[in-house]
Amino acid sequence: MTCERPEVTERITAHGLRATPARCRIVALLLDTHEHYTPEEMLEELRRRGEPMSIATLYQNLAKLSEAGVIGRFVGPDGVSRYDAVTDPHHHLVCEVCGRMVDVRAAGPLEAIQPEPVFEEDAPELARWRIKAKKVEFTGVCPACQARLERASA
Amino acid sequence: MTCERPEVTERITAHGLRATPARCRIVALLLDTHEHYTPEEMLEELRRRGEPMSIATLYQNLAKLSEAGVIGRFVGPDGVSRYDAVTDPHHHLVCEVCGRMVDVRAAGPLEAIQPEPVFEEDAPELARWRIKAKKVEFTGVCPACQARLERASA
DNA sequence: TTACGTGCAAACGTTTTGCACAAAC
DNA sequence: GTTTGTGCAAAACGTTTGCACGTAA
Repeated sequence: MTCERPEVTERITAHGLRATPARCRIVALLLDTHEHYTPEEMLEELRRRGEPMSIATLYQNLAKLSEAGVIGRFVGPDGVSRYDAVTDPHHHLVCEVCGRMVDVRAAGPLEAIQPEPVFEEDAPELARWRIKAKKVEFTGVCPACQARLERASA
Repeated sequence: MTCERPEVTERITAHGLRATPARCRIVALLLDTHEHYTPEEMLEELRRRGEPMSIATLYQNLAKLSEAGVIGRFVGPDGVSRYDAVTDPHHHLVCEVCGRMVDVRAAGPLEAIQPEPVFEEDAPELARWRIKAKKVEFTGVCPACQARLERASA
């Protein structure tokens, strides 16, 4: 079985997984929307697309796809899992008002991990770790919520 | 009701909350250990200290204390909530082998948020946000696990 | 024919809630 | 006496698993 779209098929098989119908729909959805979906949201979006899927199948395939590196998995500040198709190194902007999450692509390659200025006493401990990845999460207020708040207080 | 220890009482009341027995025990535990406990771990530690607590009380007070800013709440990469008493700006080192989490204090004040190098096209979007906090999570292998892995492969 | 993917339902662990009682303001 | 905190039990929630069936290698 292959997806209707070659780039989706290739993306899955390139990581050693079979391009099954469920996986194709999941990856296509993430590629099309560039969203950070929770499993529940994906279920609803897939239903809306006329591609309904069992919740068990969704979870099973999200696990496989993220373990294989086809899609990215992370846990939002609210504690629920989210998935995206962005494999480029990027940071997250999280709106503390509406919860929206937006990507900001990092300028450098993932391997060139930017050092953080740390306390002198903690530097030796940091040096003893083998650091593989750095994830930055900015929290603040998104443009839309800033406007809404200003309007409300006016 | 006040805690036995004045600094614990003060820390709670300073944020507008009553210093009840349950809250005193929670805050004292976090101050004493500097750990990043999950609710389950805290429950066990409190039991060990001879200060058992109902799980409902624990969750209710963790929510109140973290909302009030007395303690910090965050969600680990595994998706479970963790709490600490460290209010200084700091980053997290997460061991991908054993899951241990260690603090590395930031060198600068929380307000002086270090900029991250981002893609030129994304810079305008970032500029429109009102950024309030930056959280960095380093993922890698802790010293202990490095040693264990080397021993295993030798 | 053997392994893998899918879907239903049940199980699981974590977190929240309804309620009764006790304590503090 | 009204508000607030505590604890038990039950519920809700997100996630995982067991099993039967269908599909692909």
